[in-house]
Amino acid sequence: VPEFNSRITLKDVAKKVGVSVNAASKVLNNTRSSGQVSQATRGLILEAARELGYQPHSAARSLVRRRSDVVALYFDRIMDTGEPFTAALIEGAELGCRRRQQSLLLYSRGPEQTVDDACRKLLSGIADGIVTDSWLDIAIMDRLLSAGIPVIQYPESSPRLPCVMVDESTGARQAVAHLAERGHRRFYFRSYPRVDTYRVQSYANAAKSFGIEFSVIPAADGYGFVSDAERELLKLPRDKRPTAAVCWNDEFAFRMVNYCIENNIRIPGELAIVGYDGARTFPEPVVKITTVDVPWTEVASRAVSLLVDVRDGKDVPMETLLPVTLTVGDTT
Amino acid sequence: VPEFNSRITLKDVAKKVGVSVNAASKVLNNTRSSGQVSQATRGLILEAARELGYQPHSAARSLVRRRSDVVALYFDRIMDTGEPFTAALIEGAELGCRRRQQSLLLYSRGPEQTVDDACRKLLSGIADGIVTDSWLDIAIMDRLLSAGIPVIQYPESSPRLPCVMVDESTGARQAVAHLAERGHRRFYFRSYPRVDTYRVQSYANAAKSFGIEFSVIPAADGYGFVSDAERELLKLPRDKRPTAAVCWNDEFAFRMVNYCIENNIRIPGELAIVGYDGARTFPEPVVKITTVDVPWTEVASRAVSLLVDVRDGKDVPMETLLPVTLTVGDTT
DNA sequence: TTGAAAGCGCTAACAC
DNA sequence: GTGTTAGCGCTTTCAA
Repeated sequence: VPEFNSRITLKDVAKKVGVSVNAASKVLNNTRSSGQVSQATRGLILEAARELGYQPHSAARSLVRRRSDVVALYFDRIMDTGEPFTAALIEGAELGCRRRQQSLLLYSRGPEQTVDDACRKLLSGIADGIVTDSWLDIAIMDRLLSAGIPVIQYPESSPRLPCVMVDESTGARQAVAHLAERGHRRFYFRSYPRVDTYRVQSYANAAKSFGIEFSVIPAADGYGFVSDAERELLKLPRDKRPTAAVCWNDEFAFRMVNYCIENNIRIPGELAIVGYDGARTFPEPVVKITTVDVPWTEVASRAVSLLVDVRDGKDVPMETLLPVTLTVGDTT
Repeated sequence: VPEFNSRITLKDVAKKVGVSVNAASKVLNNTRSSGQVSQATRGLILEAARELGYQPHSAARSLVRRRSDVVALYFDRIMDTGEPFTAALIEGAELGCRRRQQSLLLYSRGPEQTVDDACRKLLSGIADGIVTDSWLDIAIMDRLLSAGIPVIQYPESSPRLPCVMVDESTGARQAVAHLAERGHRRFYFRSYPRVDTYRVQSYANAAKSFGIEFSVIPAADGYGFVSDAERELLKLPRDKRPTAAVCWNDEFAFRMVNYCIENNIRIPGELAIVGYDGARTFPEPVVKITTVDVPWTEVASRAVSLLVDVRDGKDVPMETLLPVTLTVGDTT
């Protein structure tokens, strides 16, 4: 019957050796402040601890140390590990915690949880800090900020919090350079419903600097389906029609691939397609897309690392920029 | 500078109202043991807590309550969220925790961590219990068991621990029934390197009861690539050749699909293919496979729920069987 | 109805 | 070198 065997405490270890609790504590923590412990007793304590299978109790330790060595990865929505983006972030956060010897708390706010519930949990001291994305509810952000708990955000910069970003500007430039090299003079961006993103702007700038025509069309439904406006665009006469579709992300790109196949538009002959993210795929896709590869795993692990630094009182930059790379596939 | 504002404690609340700490505690926890608190003071305390934005400190509470309300999802290896299986489990565990008001700790043992490190962390009291899979290191299992910490495993039954399983037997039966209905009289199982799995046995039984020929071939490399033996099998004359390949999982199935396409084997005309898992895909695959759909998300969320029950002293069955369903795609 | 006191297991001042 | 002491913030007897 799973009744916890009564836990072995520091007191047990100390008693076994015949020393005070604090001697044991000092030895087992390698603390050298306030007096040393002799090598002899030191050895005894270490051995006793090992024999007894002593485990420091994390709650007791957190309480007195005033830190838990736990990092929270927080999603201010119901999380979907089916999104490659999310899956990569979780993996990265786990990796980051492992590197920095922290524990990872995964927390996602479901529809049944209020802003208040989230704050309650986030501020209960269960974690030393929080990694979260730029779509964090503003009320939550305010409360975290005023509580003074360390927070690192991604992937969009924020004036109020340190942020891990990816070098979208260079990514866009690389993609556009690649298109220009392939002879494209006109492309459009299949946007997320929002068109005022930094990504759009980056592409606009890149297009400009390469002297290429550029337009933006929001894809339908926020899932990258092809809208009527987009259909029209693709039916324009050859000299007005864009020759490349640059997409908000890989999902949008794959949908475009499907659309082209269904409508007998040759890829990349009639239309080149570029994605974004370098999302992991399953299964192996038939058509490998050209995409801007973003190290999302690294984004999260870096965020964790920065978080630990902040907690430990180190200075961290407000913006950490991670490089992206262009991966050329079959669609350009 | 992210210096924590000094936390608001129960004492602060009590002081503001002018009552004792314990009165505040009783009210805020709705504890009714050992005397009540008058409605008047009750209201005052509640209000003061709200005004001050009081948050109970989780470590302090865990310490005295002797439980943390944290559940650990433990992978005794480096976890790969790119595997749909793993991603689904994480999502399920998160869901389960949300339902049962627990926090989720995600912990994966990297190559740099010893068995001892893992036990240390798992037994530090940071979590009340552990959900983990059947491939847990035996030494770790022993130590968890002897420590008496609640553990729930999946997906294979264990004599020593409660386990959440899927009804592989019925799954196999459904798949084979489906094949038989389509006129297949001979199929083979593309196995994981291990061939002594319950899944293989289930298929063998199902084949037998439907009077169908059945053989097992381990796929290559543990990733479902086609082995030489398998190539030979597929080159047998029509009357000896299996007409269906039933696969260890969807990954194996998709590889088989690719192999068939490359080798001009018509699907399902010349070879039908059946997968296992109902893994989430990205992007949308061109060929939708017929597969045994396993509710992996539900497996994990159920495991969490059982874990909480065990911790709370409730009795749980040693085996919890979750149903699977056959999803028919284009490959049969 | 309320409060004082003990203590969860641990760490870190300080005194011996 | 070593032990004593005082908490960390909270819950829970027990006495008033």
